Amino acid sequence: MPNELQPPRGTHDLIGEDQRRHQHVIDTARRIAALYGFDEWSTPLFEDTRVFSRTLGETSDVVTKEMYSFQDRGGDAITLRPEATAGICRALVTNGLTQSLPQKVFCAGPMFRYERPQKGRYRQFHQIDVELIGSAEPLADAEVIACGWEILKALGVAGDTVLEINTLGDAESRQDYRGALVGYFSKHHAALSADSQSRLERNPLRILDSKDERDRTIVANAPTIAGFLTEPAAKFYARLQTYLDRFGVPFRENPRIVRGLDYYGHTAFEFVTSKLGAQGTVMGGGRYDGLVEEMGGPPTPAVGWAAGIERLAMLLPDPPRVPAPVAVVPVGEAAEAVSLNVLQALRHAGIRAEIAYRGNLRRRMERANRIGARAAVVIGDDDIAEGVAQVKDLASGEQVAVALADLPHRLR
RNA sequence: GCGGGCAUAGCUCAGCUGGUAGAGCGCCAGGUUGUGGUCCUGGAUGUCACGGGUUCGAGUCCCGUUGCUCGCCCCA
Repeated sequence: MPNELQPPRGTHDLIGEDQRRHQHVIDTARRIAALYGFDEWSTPLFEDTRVFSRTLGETSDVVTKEMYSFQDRGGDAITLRPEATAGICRALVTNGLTQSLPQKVFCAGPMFRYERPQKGRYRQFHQIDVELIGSAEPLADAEVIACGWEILKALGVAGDTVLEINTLGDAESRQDYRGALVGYFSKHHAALSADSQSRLERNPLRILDSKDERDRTIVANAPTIAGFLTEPAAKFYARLQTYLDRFGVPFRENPRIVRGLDYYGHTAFEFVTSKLGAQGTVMGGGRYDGLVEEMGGPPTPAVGWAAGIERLAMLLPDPPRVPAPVAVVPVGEAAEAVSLNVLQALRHAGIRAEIAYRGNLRRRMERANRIGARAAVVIGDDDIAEGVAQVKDLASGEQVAVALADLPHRLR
């Protein structure tokens, strides 16, 4: 469109089928999360910048380059939420709910990240989110994952999706492993890609999920965390797998799944599809026992996941259908008054019903067809005299006279 | 922030080595002033993304810009 008015980069309008797909994802997730005992929370779309920067580290790229941050008119530093978890943890603390654990939270809505759009990746995007705060047991991890799996199944996308799990261990395991990795990659420094050479300085774990071919062969022989797990950490991971089996969630281990920040530990997982190119993660999460404390609350264990609604929406096997309406078609001005009564009676009976605002019979029938009506209720003067309407099935073309009072019942 | 591809009607696209813009679908009207879908006939619609350059002449070639798209970086 050669127009000066365009939506900002990375934003998009949800209209028609796009909106129906989007809404179907939310409705399905909300319904299933409720079965698992999760309550829906709505937290602000923007927060004090510190809600996010405090837990991310002031200097990381994420904070300096990829958040939508600004000063409001009162001079406060504000950030549009880039994810749901931090705001939920803030709400947990400010509402005193650390006294009422565990809390099981479902959340859905827009998130904002200032980054380059790609397939299924936008600047304003939408997520569904599940957090279980206040349990340190691996059963909690398994339940959170099982809930996600059931949502993917209900959406019809589970067939192309596989759950990959890993453990990041506890703090001691992680520290030992990190040291071993730095030692290993330092020996291969010259053979690493330039990106990974700088990762070695900043965030060595990230080398493990590098997409570079040269890195991959080196990574393949790198030590895994398995050899560095403390006994409690190894036991936690083993119990998680047992519980996943009991919940009937298939999985495979992927020791290359990592997390960048220190408050993550133990469980890390991703549901991955091969159908979205480079952006294959459709749902991801893990355990973040350190986050609530960094937010200023008491030490509180927690586990959760988030999933991008846009990605799930484009994977839906079939577009959600609009319920077919009934079209009320008056013939002549006198019939309009009766038709409006019929129209409202149908709506009050829970039937989606529409009336064209103008046009002769033919145009109104065309209109009825175009909006996908399943039936047309044609009402003319002679019908009114007999107290009936002509109900035409628009699929079969059959038409029968129905008493006006019976219409809601007959069209249900 | 970096790299590749793309940009023509509401949509999907055609337009050869430069010669003043096309199709299908959709839309509007008629065939049918009380019956839609299929069919027939007619009609409207474009700053060829934007700006500059080369040329007698640019949708077409060159440069720049913007947007879209795929990927990299990043991924809370």
